[in-house]
Amino acid sequence: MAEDKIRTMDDFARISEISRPTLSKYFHDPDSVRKTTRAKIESALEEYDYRPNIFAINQNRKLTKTIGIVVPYLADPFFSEIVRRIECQCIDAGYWPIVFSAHGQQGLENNALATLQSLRPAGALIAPLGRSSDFEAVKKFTESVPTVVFDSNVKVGKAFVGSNNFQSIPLIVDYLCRTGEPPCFLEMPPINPNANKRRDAYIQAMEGLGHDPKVIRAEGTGWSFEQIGLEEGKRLISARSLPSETILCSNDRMAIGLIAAAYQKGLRVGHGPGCALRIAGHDDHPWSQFTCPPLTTVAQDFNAIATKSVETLFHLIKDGCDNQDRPEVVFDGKLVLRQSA
Amino acid sequence: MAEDKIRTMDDFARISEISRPTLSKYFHDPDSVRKTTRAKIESALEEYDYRPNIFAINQNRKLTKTIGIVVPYLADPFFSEIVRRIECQCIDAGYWPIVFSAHGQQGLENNALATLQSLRPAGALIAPLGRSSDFEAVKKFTESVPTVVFDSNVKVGKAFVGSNNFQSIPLIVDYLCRTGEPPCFLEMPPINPNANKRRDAYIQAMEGLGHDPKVIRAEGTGWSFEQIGLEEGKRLISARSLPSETILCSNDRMAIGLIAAAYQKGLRVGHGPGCALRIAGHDDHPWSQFTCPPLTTVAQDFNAIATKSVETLFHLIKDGCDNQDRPEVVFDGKLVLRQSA
DNA sequence: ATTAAATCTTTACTCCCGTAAAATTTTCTC
DNA sequence: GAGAAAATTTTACGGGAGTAAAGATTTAAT
Repeated sequence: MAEDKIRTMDDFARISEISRPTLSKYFHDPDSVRKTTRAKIESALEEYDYRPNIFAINQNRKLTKTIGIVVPYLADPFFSEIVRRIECQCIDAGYWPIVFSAHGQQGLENNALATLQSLRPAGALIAPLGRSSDFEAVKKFTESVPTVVFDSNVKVGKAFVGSNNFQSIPLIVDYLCRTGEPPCFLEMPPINPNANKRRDAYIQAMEGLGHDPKVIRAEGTGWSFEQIGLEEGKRLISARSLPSETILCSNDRMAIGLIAAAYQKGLRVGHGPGCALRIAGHDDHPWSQFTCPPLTTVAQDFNAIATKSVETLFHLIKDGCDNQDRPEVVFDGKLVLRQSA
Repeated sequence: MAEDKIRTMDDFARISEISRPTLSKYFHDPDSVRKTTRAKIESALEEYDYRPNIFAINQNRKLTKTIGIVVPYLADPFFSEIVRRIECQCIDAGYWPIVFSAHGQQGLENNALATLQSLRPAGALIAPLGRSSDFEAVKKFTESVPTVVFDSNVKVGKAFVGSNNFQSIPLIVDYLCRTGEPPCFLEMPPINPNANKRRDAYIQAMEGLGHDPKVIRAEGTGWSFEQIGLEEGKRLISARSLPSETILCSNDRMAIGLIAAAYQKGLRVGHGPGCALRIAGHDDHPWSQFTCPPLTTVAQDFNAIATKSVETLFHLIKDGCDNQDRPEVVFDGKLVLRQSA
């Protein structure tokens, strides 16, 4: 194995005895060359592990194989899980996923979009920050890159994939009303459209059932939802100002904080005898099953959202963005009954 | 604002009336040009928002401004938090951080390393999978890219930054022994060197205090530590085979699972009267403060680890890798006393 | 004002690969 | 085995910026 520094495709062409244009074709799509040629290339590849230079590849390609993924906050398990799935699917399809997190900051989101744009990606999957997004910047980005928006339905891009808040929230509201006192709603700070939709869906569902909706808006900013749930929860419990013993939180992370608040205030959570509060969430975050008690919630279909987003994007990349309508696909949630409510 | 398609640096040189090589210098380091020149460039930049093409930039640079970050599992909050900090620091220093997650899989780790290598990064910060890493592949990577290894001290790369398990574990063992029954140790699957070090540190600390160390190895593979802690915990509690009422877990995620197990089995956790178990963890994961009861643990210094890793890497990039010794910097943990133990 | 140093411009070459067109070879079909 | 179709090679150019060297200009120092 005389590995004499195979750095360029020309070098590799020499030792593999295949012309460079053919190699180029092969690396673009291994199936596009004759079987015997492919075998020759691959046997040479085993001996000398050459990889084309990504920068050089993309610099001169009309359509790169890069796919950008931009999320508002990667440390949120919802996004880390979604990203994980999206990434794997992109890799399987021969694309090169590259992940950016805005870390909750507009500046970083803009930065990520600008960087991504200069990468000339084949497409992008973005979950905008929402309220704190620089709308014009995001819009501008989506005008030059085929983009699927997911999770947070900011009205840009060529399609949206998310979850159906107007199905999932009524689902759990209905359950909670059937099994005990109608819930009040602990709302997260309205950082994105989901926050508002969930509140509206709650109100609608309660009214539909003939109950009086009671919304509590938690103060606080940023992405520390557990913290917000904890602080607000402790305050509400101390002040005895919870309008209902059943509390539906607009997401699991708030609920996790609220459960902690109840614990710290000595209130027992659950639907059994001797329980003072019922707490439910929304999303079925990865660690919602480990709260004490385990959290009753509505599961967002992570897999479906990831898969559909990727599929939609591939479709977009292939067929272009001819259609003027901006399809919105939303998935239903599934009730996950545990012990907290 | 006649934005006549400024696509290339040549275009931008024309409208800004600065020569292209000077522009190139500017984009590489804004401070490297005269103040008046810089002002001219930046005012032009405001009018025509031009950005150099990343691919073209990196293709022909000796040293790119790319920095690769590879972690074993991005959905683990420890890594998402560390990555967040590292990313921000790289950006501030004018580098382009690019994050890869192995998602727990050797194949993806190799893939990430190979991709990263073909990006010719200025340097890399990697936390190897550990046991399931392809050691030779990782080693080979580190031989061609200046690399700082963090968290998991796999013996490759030019430096290591992590936490001092032989300080942090004795710290909490000592606390637990002082305040109640000496702890047994619930060990996570030995996926990386940390797992083993923590166990060894526990044994050493217990022996130093004249106690009999008792190690329980949890079965299970993969990165679902909470799940492993929960299952194993339920099993141990049901079988009444916990060797001590005090349990030190090798990380917080296991502890979170174990607390859930105790809850589900009706055992009260804490150090107060009426508590059946004391549970402690290690790391101070972001959500350890929200468990019920809040988790007593040892905090790893996320900031210090991130900062030192980045600093070390920048140092390496600047001064080359002349020194033959492989410095290992470890940070002490701090006891975080909450209610669980 | 005079020099020296620092900075900028011009010119020209390089990086590694994409891609198009024409010429050649291989494979397939009947 | 002839002819057509498919794949490959040859040749050549281009992408967008890095970078080196030499000469011109500006700035700082004396």
